[in-house]
Amino acid sequence: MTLRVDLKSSIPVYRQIVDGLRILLVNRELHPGDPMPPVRRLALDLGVHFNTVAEAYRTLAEEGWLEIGRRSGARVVARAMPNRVDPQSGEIFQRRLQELVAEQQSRGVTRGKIARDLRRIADTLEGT
Amino acid sequence: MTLRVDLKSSIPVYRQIVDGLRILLVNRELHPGDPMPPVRRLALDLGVHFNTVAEAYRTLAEEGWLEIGRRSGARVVARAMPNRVDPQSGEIFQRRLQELVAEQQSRGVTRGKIARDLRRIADTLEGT
DNA sequence: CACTGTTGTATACTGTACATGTACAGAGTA
DNA sequence: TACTCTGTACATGTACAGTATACAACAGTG
Repeated sequence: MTLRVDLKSSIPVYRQIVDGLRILLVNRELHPGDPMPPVRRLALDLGVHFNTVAEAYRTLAEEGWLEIGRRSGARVVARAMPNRVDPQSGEIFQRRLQELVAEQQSRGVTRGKIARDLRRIADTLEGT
Repeated sequence: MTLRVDLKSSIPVYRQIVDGLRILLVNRELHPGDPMPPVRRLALDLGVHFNTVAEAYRTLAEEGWLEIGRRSGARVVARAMPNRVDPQSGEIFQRRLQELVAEQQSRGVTRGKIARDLRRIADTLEGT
């Protein structure tokens, strides 16, 4: 499983795990039915406490991605995409994009390179 | 000055201020030479403590966007874009983009709409 | 059935960072 | 000098992330 965690980041580790796993889930690199590694195992791989991983699993379970059983462990679920979309989320997304772009510009990255990066992601989204 | 803060967000307020101001600075909606509002005034507008704004000003001063004097207040600076770009920042940017995109998909936003949003930002970047 | 091992859960504790309250220091101006 | 407006410094309260530890549920095995 391709997943990393940066302990020095200001972003909480459990949310880094959620974000990383969500990418794999959305892209179907983790298939419905697949068992997730036990919290203790993944925690060992990442170098964090297993309760931190457990918190991430619970968050993803609330989002409908995982199903967690006592002994059976966590398992990827066949998840229906929500058909009710929060109208606010679009604006927040735009805003976050602007913030990220401004940060890159502030670091000296050219507008052209940033635009290319954005289009690359857009292409992979529609290339499937 | 168009700037908002969400006190309920998990993102620290002082960083929300930094991110919001950086957008205005990068887009030259705040011009070099312009005086920034005093920390107490901006704090009042946003509904936070003035030390929180002061922290944001200091962060932007470290980035080279602002110049702060005791009595003169904070002022926008004519800033040369750094010609040394941290090579890691590109990968981190890509990663963050993927995380944001996955989050939108998880909320049920279609790939098409996300791709359009990304291209829109890319276009405005190169349209200048 | 009892035992054992593996799973996630619950709760208390500790450290750190955010936001604030308050006092201060520097720099203009009357 | 006295006054006022600026940002700064530092102590305090609080919330939360991460951990330690004990526990509960369940499957397999003798």
